[in-house]
Amino acid sequence: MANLTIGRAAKAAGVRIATIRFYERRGLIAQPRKPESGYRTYPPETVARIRFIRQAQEIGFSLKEIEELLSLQAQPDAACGDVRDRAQAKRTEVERKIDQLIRIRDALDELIADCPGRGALRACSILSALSDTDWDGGERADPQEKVPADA
Amino acid sequence: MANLTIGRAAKAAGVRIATIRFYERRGLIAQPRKPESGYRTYPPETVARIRFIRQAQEIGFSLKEIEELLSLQAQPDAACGDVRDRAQAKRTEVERKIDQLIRIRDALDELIADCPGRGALRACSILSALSDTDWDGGERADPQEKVPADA
DNA sequence: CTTGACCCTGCACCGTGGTGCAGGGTTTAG
DNA sequence: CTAAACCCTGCACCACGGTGCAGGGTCAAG
Repeated sequence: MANLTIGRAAKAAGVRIATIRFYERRGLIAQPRKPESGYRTYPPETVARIRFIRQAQEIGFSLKEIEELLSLQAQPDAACGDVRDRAQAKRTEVERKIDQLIRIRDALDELIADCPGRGALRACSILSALSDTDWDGGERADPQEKVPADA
Repeated sequence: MANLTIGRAAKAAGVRIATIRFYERRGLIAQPRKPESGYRTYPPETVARIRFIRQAQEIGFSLKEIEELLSLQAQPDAACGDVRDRAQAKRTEVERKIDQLIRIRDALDELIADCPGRGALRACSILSALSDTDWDGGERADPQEKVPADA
């Protein structure tokens, strides 16, 4: 009933028309063409989906990851254990990001607290908050090993 | 004393050699060439700086933003008020990211809790957790208006 | 001195997430 | 009917964050 043209859908979702078509190409949203005129028409759920994509992006998920998140939701309740595992992995990842961001925030708080009265701001705590932490508990690995075995 | 060649610095920081040169070009790290041989040599602080950059990136800061974070720390304590403002703005931004990530985490928790016993997983909470939320308190604006006034 | 590991510069290329434009067809208001 | 406003496809291009490669110089061990 209230199906939207791409222009209206774009306005409603806060994106550009080209972005919707791009998401369609990427498989993030379905292609519901009415081939009478060739015009795309979208149900309101598609707008919600696009908003979801945008919000997830703002938080730091890539389109690939968002595809995964969306597919969790669309799962045919068969591969439930599999789905749960993916959700759990994502959760762990998210938790880690939160922890690191909290560290940053606290470092910024310290910085802000130390700054205005004295006007000094010599020893910033930001660098140390990040670079002094033994994030993964050990040595750095090579970022990507080209020929790891048997070279 | 313990100055490193680019290769050792890269290994120590967990990045590629090309990445260090790239950061140098971007102005994220200084260029300390010993022009005798033309070889770069790095003090350990540079390794720390590179690790900082990587960590900040993982959290979702762009290189541009990281430049800002690093410049906060490097400020010559003159423009203190200005620095504090920038730190505060960044703090707000960070806090928002944290809030949104917490929402995601909680949505994922719900999802995970609802999933395994029954094997059902029909109504995923992720989509609603993001797309139903009135994030900015009102209507969507156009993403970028081309000729907003007087058209 | 030679060989191999390592370094140099510069330029081209990659994936990601779009954006813009040309060259058309459609739809709708006057 | 006509013009504006909207839609279509396809292709080129953009910024970002690197990566790879060619063509060369340097350094350390034997």
